[in-house]
Amino acid sequence: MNQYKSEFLKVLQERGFIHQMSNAEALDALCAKETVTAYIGFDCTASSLHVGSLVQIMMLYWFQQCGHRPITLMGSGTTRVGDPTGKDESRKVLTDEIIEANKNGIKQVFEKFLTYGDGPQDAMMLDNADWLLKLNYMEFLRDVGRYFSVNQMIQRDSVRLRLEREQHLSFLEFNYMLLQGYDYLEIHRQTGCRLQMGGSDQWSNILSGVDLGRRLADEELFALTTPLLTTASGAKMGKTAAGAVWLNPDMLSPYDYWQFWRNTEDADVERFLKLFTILPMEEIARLAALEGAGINEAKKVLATEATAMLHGREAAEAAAETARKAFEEGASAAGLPTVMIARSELEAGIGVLGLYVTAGLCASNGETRRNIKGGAVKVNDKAVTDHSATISFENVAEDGTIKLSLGKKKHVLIKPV
RNA sequence: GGAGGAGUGCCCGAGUGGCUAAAGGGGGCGGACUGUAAAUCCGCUGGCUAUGCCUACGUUGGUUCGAAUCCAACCUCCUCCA
Repeated sequence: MNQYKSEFLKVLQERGFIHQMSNAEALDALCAKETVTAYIGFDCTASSLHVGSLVQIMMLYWFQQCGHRPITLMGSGTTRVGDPTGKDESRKVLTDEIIEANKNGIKQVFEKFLTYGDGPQDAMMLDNADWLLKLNYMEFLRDVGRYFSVNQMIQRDSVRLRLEREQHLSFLEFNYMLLQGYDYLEIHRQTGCRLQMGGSDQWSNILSGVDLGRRLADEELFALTTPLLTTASGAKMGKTAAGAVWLNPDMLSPYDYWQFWRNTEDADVERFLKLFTILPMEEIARLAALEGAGINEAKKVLATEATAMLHGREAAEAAAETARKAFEEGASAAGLPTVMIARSELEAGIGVLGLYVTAGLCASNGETRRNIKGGAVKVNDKAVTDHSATISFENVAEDGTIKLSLGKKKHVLIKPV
């Protein structure tokens, strides 16, 4: 194991953030010596980031904690072009308005992890639209394109694999590394940034910027990537029943976010504690040593700590308490996701089928029907067997809500208003 | 520009005139077992005002009693040649 001198790389190393690095010794020396500026780029393809980006965000968090200056780059310029990676699906073109809205949605998350401001260690936010949209093709080719060797570009994994498999690679995609490389150069010029980080799939794109820095700015820039995150059983991180695990609370409630972490596979607990919580390493070692059912203890800590990072301590504790009541006492706990419903509708009586759809537990009446057949539907903890059953005021429990369950884990409260 | 090939449900992939809401697998959901885990086993996996109706095999038309399957045009993608 390498022994790093800088606090930042030490932390990254022991927590498992590092996949690849360019010139580790020099980067280590730089981080140990002075306040370094680093950036990570994020695309604006959705109105919220999801857990897939969390490793990157945590890395920026540690970067700042270690006394450096992080930059979050919003890729609204590159998003406008549209990332052509998907091979047979022509991505829908996002309008400027949507991109702008997405950008604003994504921004909120960074503020939970980073401190922005004008101080030397305060985080900055940039947007590559500010320079990319102004690019002139001829100038760009002449000033930047000349330094890119096609011979080298086709050696890069991202390109080579596509060529070897005889898969289509459009010129637009081929240019992507030029744009991202140019971003790095531009950011370096504007801020003195010396390090770009990202997921392992970004490695070659980052290196393009490193090359450009050496050629055009006569400066050594650095690259650092994180491992691609999958669960121990090989699935991609970030998908649940309801879809992606979003970071914005209006897209995924803190309770559901807590549940996501609570359901971590045994084999992933230690790795996730290191990556997604800021607990001291000794504490993580203690939790990781738990065995059998004791691992549940570690999972609860993971869930609460990870949720606290994103949604705040209070929301995390509340989610933990709600879960405790719902799962360990079997009680209908206030704090479960709640759906409001008009009093008048309830007075008239609502069919179970539709109610489950309204509550967001099922996608269609047919799906509810199937779930009833499978014995998964419970209202106020009583199994429903008749799909023509209607729910009305009689079903409102003492606490003023109706508890709908789907399976053992998913519960929603219906509240008349 | 020329020749050839391909487009099927969330994904992969079978299907070449009725038995096809479409094999099989993956994924997902539910159940059993457990520890709100993994692995394993079982069931489900288009919609609806539901013994019926509607939508669906790239798009639009056509042939036929009947089309994912045949024909035409178009769109998109791939391969090879120039």
